[in-house]
Amino acid sequence: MNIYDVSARAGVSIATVSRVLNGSPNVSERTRSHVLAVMEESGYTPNIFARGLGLDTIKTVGIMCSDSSDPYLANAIYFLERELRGCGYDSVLCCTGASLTRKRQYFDLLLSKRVDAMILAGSKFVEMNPDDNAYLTEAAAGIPIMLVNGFLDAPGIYSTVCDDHAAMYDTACRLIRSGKKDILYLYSSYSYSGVNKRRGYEDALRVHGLPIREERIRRCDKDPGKAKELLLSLADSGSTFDAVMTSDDSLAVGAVKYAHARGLSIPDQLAVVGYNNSTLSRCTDPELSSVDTRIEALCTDTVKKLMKILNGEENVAQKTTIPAEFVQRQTTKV
Amino acid sequence: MNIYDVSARAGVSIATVSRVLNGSPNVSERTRSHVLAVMEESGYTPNIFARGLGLDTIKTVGIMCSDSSDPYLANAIYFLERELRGCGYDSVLCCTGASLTRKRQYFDLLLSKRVDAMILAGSKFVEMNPDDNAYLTEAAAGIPIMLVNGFLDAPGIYSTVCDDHAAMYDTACRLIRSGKKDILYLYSSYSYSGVNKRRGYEDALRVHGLPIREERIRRCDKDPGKAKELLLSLADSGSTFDAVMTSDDSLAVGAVKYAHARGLSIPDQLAVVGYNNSTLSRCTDPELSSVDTRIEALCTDTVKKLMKILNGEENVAQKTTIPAEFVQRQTTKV
DNA sequence: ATTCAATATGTAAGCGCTTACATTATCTTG
DNA sequence: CAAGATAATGTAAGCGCTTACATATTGAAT
Repeated sequence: MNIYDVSARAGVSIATVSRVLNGSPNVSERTRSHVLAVMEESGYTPNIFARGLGLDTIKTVGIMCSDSSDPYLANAIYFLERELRGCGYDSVLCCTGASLTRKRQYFDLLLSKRVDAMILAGSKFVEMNPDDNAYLTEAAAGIPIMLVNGFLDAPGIYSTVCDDHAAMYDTACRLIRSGKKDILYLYSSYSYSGVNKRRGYEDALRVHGLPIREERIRRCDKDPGKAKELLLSLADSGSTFDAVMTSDDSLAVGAVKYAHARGLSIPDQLAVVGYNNSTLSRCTDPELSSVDTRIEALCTDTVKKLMKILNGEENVAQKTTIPAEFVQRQTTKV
Repeated sequence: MNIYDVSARAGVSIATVSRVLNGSPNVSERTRSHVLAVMEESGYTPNIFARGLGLDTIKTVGIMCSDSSDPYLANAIYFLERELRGCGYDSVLCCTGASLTRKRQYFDLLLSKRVDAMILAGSKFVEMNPDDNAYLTEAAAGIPIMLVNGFLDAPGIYSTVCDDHAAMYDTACRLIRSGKKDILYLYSSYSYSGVNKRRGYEDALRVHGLPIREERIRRCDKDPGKAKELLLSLADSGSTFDAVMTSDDSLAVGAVKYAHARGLSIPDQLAVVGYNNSTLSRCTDPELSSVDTRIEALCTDTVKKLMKILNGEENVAQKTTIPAEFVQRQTTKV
């Protein structure tokens, strides 16, 4: 069943059929409804390939993320997909894992599918070494590249980020105001947002005249068990701390477990703050205070900007910053 | 840059270029490497649409899931995507939410993209009312429909499911063997797998001569807070129970919170078992015993079967059942 | 050398659609 | 009601690729 069949059955030319397909105004109401009826009863669906061949756009954007089973990114995928679909766009998903070469490979793969744009979700796509981002800046010459929670200053690359610096700064200030002095910071990886988070933490300490101690800034895999172990060994080796800030809820979960293991009262003896405000934050006892990084807002903003770009609008903001929100639950004092 | 440019630069016909593109054996090694070199240096990438037009296959399968932010489905997406890509297939994702009409709508949308197959992840796609599945059985006439953790007996529809009945039966038996007599069952929704889970639970009680009491089988939203509230109110209204089985880890998390709230010791006074063995199961204190529903195995099996089908192999199993695995942690006695 | 098979390459006809341009039908207006 | 403007429809030329079939080249066997 193709456009010829429909045109034959409807007794019009294929051009007319194509016109009703594309909502052209130059079709009389009579013909339009007739053709539509024929399409309906014959169960016709246009062939996307033939269409793409002619149109040179496929109403599809590629989404890349490092790992869709990370709850944060899983949410991002969900929201992006929802928003795109709302605008009549499909999404093709690629999960790259950590490897840089795989990132590139998948990126090229999506490009070769002639997607209309590319959305990279998560800060893992912007490398510390500028050379490693060349493939992005090159691609941006052809189609818009949208970064969700990552930033790269290059033409054709647009970013929507959460204000991690302010969020961490604010969080640390809250802890200090509530009387905490020895704040540990656990992070899982270094990236665009990672750098900002750390700076926020350090700036807050500095402003309050507290010392910044290297041994209080520790890397740890995103795993509650690992975080707990790390804290136990830190405590055993004589470190003292009365609060733990984290770059991810899963680390904060580990901190709560550590407190339980050592019989520390939360938040009095140990305050804990998560990050991303994921489902995990409501699974511990007491429930985690966390920083909501507004992933939904990031995603809607990203798609909104993308649509403007695809519609040829000028002056689309190259970078949008969205404020985070501290969510007070039970692991911090007010 | 298209196939004509390449053929001109390489001094061969477009047919030859196309042949090396498709790895046809009928090309001399000399020409092949020469053409490849030309492609490389001119940065040529074949146009997927033109290709699809000719080939009538796009090496793409549609994946539908109800909600990618559910950790279970997020994992499924990840594994499916990974396996498909390994076989040279792309995936187009659609998250439908709960609504049946949206399911249908998105389904048709993907169909119209001429995907080579459709994978439906999660048991929410098979409706209790057979009429509501007509759109699936119809579509199955055209392309293979793969169900991950759902079952529908119709030609062209293939299923890979976890043995939920056995899993629940086994879990209940373990609890009974460890001395539990009053086992509550919390489930979040009814579906193909939901029915089997419940039967497993009931059969185990029956075999051990324990009464099946309606008030011990309760529905609850997938939310720790809700589950905790429900249990509190049940306890307050005089229900007694010494173990809680669940259809999802998030409900089990709520049960642990309930135990904490009432000062019950786990697992002695209250045993708790999760389901799906998600990250949540390692976030509580004590950590959740849970049923691993082998989502990775389900996904790899699904894709493996799909490839067979797409390669025209006969006798592909219409239904594959994969055993679950009980994971003993801290909320149950051995 | 001659013939035939096997191998390599080229030619050209689609695949189903969009759209510029040509043509025809319909409406205005003096 | 003729003639020009406008709206509706049709014609046909691509879009970039695959592939059946035709043709040319090579090699082996005689």
